[in-house]
Amino acid sequence: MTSTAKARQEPRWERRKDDRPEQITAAALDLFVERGYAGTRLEDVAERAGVSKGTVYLYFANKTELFKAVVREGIVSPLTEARNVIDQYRGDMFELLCKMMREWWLRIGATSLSGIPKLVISEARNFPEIAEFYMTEVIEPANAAIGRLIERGIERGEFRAVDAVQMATLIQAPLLMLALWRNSLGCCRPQALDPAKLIDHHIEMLRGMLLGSAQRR
Amino acid sequence: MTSTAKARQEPRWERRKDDRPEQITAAALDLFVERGYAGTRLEDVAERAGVSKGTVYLYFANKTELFKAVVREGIVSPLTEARNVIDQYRGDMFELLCKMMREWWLRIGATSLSGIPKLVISEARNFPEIAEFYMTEVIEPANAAIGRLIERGIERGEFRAVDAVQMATLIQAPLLMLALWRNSLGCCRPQALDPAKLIDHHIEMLRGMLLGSAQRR
Amino acid sequence: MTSTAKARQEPRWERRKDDRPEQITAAALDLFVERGYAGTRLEDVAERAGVSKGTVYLYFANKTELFKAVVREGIVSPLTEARNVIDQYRGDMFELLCKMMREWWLRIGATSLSGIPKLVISEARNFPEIAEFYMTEVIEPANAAIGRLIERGIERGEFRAVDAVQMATLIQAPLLMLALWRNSLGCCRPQALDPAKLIDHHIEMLRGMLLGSAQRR
Amino acid sequence: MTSTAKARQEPRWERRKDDRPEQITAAALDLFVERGYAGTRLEDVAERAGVSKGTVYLYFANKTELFKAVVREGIVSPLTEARNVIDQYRGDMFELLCKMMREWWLRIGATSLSGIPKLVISEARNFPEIAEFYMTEVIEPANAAIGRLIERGIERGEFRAVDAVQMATLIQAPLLMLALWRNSLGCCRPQALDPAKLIDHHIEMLRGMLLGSAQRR
DNA sequence: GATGAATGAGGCTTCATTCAT
DNA sequence: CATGAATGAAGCCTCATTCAT
Repeated sequence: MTSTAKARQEPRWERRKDDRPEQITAAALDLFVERGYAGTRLEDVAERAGVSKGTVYLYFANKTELFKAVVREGIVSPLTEARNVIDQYRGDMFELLCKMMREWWLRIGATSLSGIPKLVISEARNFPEIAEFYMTEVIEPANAAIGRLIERGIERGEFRAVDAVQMATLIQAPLLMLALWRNSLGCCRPQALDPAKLIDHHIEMLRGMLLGSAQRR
Repeated sequence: MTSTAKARQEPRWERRKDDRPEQITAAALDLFVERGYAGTRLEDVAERAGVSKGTVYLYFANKTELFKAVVREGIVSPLTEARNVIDQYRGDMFELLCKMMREWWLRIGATSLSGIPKLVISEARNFPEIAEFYMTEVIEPANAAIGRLIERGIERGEFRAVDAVQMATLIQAPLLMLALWRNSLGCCRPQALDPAKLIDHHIEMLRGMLLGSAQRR
Repeated sequence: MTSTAKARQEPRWERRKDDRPEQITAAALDLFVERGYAGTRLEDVAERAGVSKGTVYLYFANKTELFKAVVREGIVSPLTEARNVIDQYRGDMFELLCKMMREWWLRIGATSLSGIPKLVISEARNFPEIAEFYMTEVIEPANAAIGRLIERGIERGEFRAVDAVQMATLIQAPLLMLALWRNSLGCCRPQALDPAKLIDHHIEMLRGMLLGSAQRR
Repeated sequence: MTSTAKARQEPRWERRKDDRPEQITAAALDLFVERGYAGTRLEDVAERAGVSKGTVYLYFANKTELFKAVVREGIVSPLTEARNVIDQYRGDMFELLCKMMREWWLRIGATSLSGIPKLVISEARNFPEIAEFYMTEVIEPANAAIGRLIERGIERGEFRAVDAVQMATLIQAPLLMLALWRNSLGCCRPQALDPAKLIDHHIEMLRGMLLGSAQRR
C-alpha cells in the first residue's frame, strides 16, 4: 500500500505519475474476468490495485467507464501490432499463419488478456457500446487481416481458392475456444484441454484445407 | 423441486397444473442469457412467466437454485437424445457427423438453447457447482460421444488415424462460436456470420482432415 | 413504530391500505423543513414514518420525487380551498381580507405547513422544476386571488384606487415573514415575534392604505 | 489566476498578501446562496476563488467555519454603517426612513449580499450557532435601530404613537421579501416583482400609518 | 505558503427474500 | 396455492478532509 511511496523517496529516475490508471485497469481486468461485471466490487478492484475506493473515481467516472477502459486498453496494443505484421509480411503465408496462431497463444491466450473475449461475450448485451466498439475495433479488423492473409496466399498460388471470409472465422474458432476455456470451465478441469496439441491439430486441418493434398507432407 | 414429482403421480398424460416450474425456467433462461445472472431480477422473471414474485420461491429455493435448474433443464433432454443417436447408429460415420452438426444448428444453435453455453461460460467462475455439473453432464459426455464417433470411423476404415480427442474439440469449436455469437456480439451485426455457410465450410475442412485427399470430391 | 402493526390485528373498521404514502410525505415534510433537503436522510424519514428504508422507494422513485411530492401535497388542498372562498364571497372586502389573514395564520402559519415556503425558498435554485411548479400553482394564483379581492373592493367603492399588484405583494410580505420566522430563526427566540399582534398592526396599516383616512376609527 | 498577483506589484498602498480569505468567502457566498450549504462543494469554492482545494483549509478550519465566516463577513460592515447613520441623524425621520429603504435596495437588496438572509433562513436550524449570531448581531440591532428611528419620530411629533416593535418588523417585511425573491423563485420569473415600485408603494403605506391622514399629500 | 492526489465515512438506491393475507 | 407489500443487507458514488511534495 505505502510501499510505492517509499520506493519513490530514492532518486533520480523518478517513477513519474505512478501510472495509477494502469494499475487500476490491470486489477479490474483480473476481477472482471474472474467474477463478471456485476460480481466485481469496486472496493475489491481498489484493494487489489493498492489504492482506496475513492481513488478509482479519480480516474474513472464510474464502474461502466472503468469497464470500458479495461476492454479498450487490453485490446489496443496487441491488435495494432498484429495487423502491422500481417500487412508487411512477404513470404510463405501458411508459415505466417502458423506462427501467428502459436504467438497468439503465448502472448494472449496464455495470459490474462485471454479473459477479454469472455468478458465481452458475457457483457455484450448489457453494454451495446462495448459490443459495437469491440466489433469495430477488434472483430472486424481481425477478420479483415486474416482475410487478407488468406487472399494473399491464394494470389501467390500457395493456397487453394477457398472462401476467405468463412476461413477467417474457422481459423479463429479454436483459439477463441481456448481463451474461453481458460477463463471458465477450465478452472475445474485445468488439464482437460491441451492448447499446444490442439493448435497443432488445428494447423494440420488448416493445412489440408488451404494447401490441398499435393503439399501434405 | 419435489412438487414436480407429486404432480406426476396421477395419470399418464395429464399435463395439468399449468407447469409453473417450466414456465418460470423458460422465462429465466431468456433473461439470464440476455442480461447475465446478476443482471436478471427475479421480479422480471416472474413477470415474464406471468406469475408473482412470491411464486418463484414456491418452486425454487432461491435465485441460485433457479439458475442451476435453468441450466440443467436446458441441457438434459437434448443431450441424452443425441447420445442415443450416436451409439445406435450404424453406417457412414462422416455422414452422421455432418447430419448431427446441421441438426445441432437447427435444434440448439438457432434456438434459445444456444444461450446456455454463454451462460455457463459467463458464470462458471461464480458457480463452481454449475461448472462441475456442466463438465460432467455435458462437456465430457459430448466429447466422449464425438470421440466414439471418430474412433468408429477409424475402425471401419472410413477415417484416417487422427487423434480423436483433439478432433472432438476441433469439431465443436465453430459450433460453440456460432452459439456464442448469437447471444452476444451477434446482436449488433446480425448478418456478419452466416451459420449455414460456416458449417458447410467447416464440414469441408473436416472432410479433408478425416477422409484424406483420396475422397475429396 | 410497530404499533401500527399491532393496531391492525384487532377488528372491524380496518385501517385500509394504511395510507403509507401520506405517512411518508408527512414525515418527510417535517424533516425537510427542519434540516433542508440535503440534510435529510431517507433513513430518518423512513424511521419517522414507521417504515423501513426500502419502503420509501416503493412509493417514491427517489429522494427528488419524494421532495416534489411533499411540496405538492402540502400545497394542493389549502390552495384550492382559499381560492373558492374569495371568488364566492359577497360583502365587505376588507372584512374578508382580515378574516383570511387571520385564518391563514391559524391554518397554515401556525402549523407545519408553514415550513413549505421555507423549503421552496431554500431549494428553488436546486429544483427549478419545483420553483416553476410553485410559481404556477401557488404564487401566481395567490397573487391573482388577492388582486381580485382588492379590485372588487375598489369597484364597490370600498377601497381607494390602489395598485392591486403591488398591494397583493405587500399584503403577503408580513405573513411570509411569520412563516419563515417560525421555521428558522424563531427556533432560538421563540417569543421575539408575536404573530397575532403583528397581524393586527399589519391590518391597521392596510386599513389606512385601502380604506383611506375617512374610515379610520 | 496569477494575474491578480501581478497587477498588485505596483502601487502605493499595497493591498498585501492577496487577501486570500476575502476572495474565498466571496466565492463561497455566491455558491452557498446559489446551491445551499450542503449543495456547495469546497472544490467549487476553491475553483471560483482561483485557489486550490487545499488552500481553503489554510484559512478556514472546515466547511462549517467557512460558512460562518461568510455570514459574518457579509453582515458586519453594512450593519455598523447603517446604525451610525441612524443614530447620528437629525431631521425629518420619515425622510430618513425612505432614504434608508431605497439605499438598502441599492447596496444590499440588489447585490449578492441579498443572498445572506436566504442563507441564514435556510440553514438556521442546522447551524444554531449561526442563528444565534445572526439574531444578536443583525436582527436585534436592526430592529433596535429602526425602533429608535420610529420612537424618535414619535418624540419629535412627526409620527403618530404607533407600536415601534411591530412597525419595525412590518417595515422590514417587504424588503426581506425582495431579498428572498431575488435569490429563489425570482430565478424563474425575473420580472414578476418590481422592487422600486414595491418599495414606493410600501412607503406610501407606511406614510399613511406613521404620519396620519393630515399629512398625506 | 500552496498544491492536488489520496482517503474513507456516509448516503442513496437496488433487489433477493420473507410473510401476512 | 398465490400474492405483493415490506424488509434490510450490500454496493455505487460523493466529497470533506488530510498530507507529502
